[in-house]
Amino acid sequence: MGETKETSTGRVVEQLRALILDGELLPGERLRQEELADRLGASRVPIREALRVLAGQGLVRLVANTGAWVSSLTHDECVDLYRVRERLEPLLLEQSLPGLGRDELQEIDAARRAVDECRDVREFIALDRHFHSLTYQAAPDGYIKHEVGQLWDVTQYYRRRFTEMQDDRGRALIASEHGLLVDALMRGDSVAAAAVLEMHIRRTRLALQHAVHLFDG
Amino acid sequence: MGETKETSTGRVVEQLRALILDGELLPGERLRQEELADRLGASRVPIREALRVLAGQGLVRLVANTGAWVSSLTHDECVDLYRVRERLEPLLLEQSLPGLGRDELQEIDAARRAVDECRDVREFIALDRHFHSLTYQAAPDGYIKHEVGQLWDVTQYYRRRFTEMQDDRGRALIASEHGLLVDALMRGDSVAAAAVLEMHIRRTRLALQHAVHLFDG
DNA sequence: ATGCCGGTGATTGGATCCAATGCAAGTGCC
DNA sequence: GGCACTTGCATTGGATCCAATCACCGGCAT
Repeated sequence: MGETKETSTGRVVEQLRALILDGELLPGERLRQEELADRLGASRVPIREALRVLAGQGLVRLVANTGAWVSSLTHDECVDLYRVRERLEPLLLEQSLPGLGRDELQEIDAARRAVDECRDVREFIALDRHFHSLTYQAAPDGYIKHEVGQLWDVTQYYRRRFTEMQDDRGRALIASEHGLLVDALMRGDSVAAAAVLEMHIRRTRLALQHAVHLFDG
Repeated sequence: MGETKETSTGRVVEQLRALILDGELLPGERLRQEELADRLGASRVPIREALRVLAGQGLVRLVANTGAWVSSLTHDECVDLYRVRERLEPLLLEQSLPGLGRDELQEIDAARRAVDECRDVREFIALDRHFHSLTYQAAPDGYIKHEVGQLWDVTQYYRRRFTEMQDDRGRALIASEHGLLVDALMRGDSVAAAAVLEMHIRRTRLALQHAVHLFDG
């Protein structure tokens, strides 16, 4: 039951997504079809389909007959996305928690420690995402998990920028919240876990609301 | 400032979406590219792009090298979508309420009456959606409004099926909830409005959870 | 100088053509 | 008779070609 043979469009989607998430393509950057076709070794047809897919995911902005750009967010849009995360991620966590066993919980705690100890911004972004993903891993694949993934995707660039500005106090707060979250998970206390997670995202949103300077416009 | 000249892909997306929402294309139905190209008067290229877009919106299921089908939902998936609606729509309503003026509120109340009086299933679905859309109209266009629209889209077929099974008691409950919602809106009471709306969706979800027979599987 | 206008090149959008994949029917073998 | 295999066809995927659109630039008039 090996992989269903991947389509070229699918590969292009993954490659472009990776380039955007890694920050090699920055918000506002123009995406020319022919240039991408060269770079990714495909013709323009799968490129165009991929751009449409990524536009649907919010990573790319398409203007008819004109072109494609890497999406950028306004301050308000980004804050809005965090409000959505505040509401969806606790729900996802509740769906995941009952399925987390001893081994998964150990893995989660290890990931938490890795986040704590990390001082590099790019690595922090990856480790933090990995940590939260692990807490969601036992939730069924479906709309919510998919949507949460997209929310992380479209905000990734700004999370990185925001993390760059973070001081020790901010990092300490994150460490505390992650600690409380893991504790709740280990006790199987879904109410507490959801509450801590909502607070965690909410506090980040409020901090973000003061960081207007990260956004152009 | 006339319409930006629409692209062919865009038109196909709209036409296919309409066909699905109107129930002319049913969940599980196969979508053949050439057939659609004939029917909609375009070549296969914009059809393929449109199918990718609709797949991203969850209205179509694509399998590589095999084909496209109108999406169908399992019972669990549908219930999950309602849980998301429970969390997102109150948020959207809160964003809209402050922008609703006298005229809009009158229009909303008129729409509410129209829903109350309607006895035809297809018309009910349209009127109910129109009513709720009006309550959201003053919210800024953005991720949340867009996402909520998609949630209504992908559940449309099942809402219709569910409505068909509804008895007078169910209709009366909806009328009561809509009435309380409009009252809260008119008083500018966003807390009450959000609470009523959440209850409204939640109650529908619970009723839906007992309606397993609407789903194949 | 500034703002409007038209032409030209770069870029996107769509159609056709060809290749690749998968499914189904039919055949042979056990 | 049932099952695996093969062959052919329907359908999807990708590349190239051509048309349509837009942005940029220079010229002209005010």
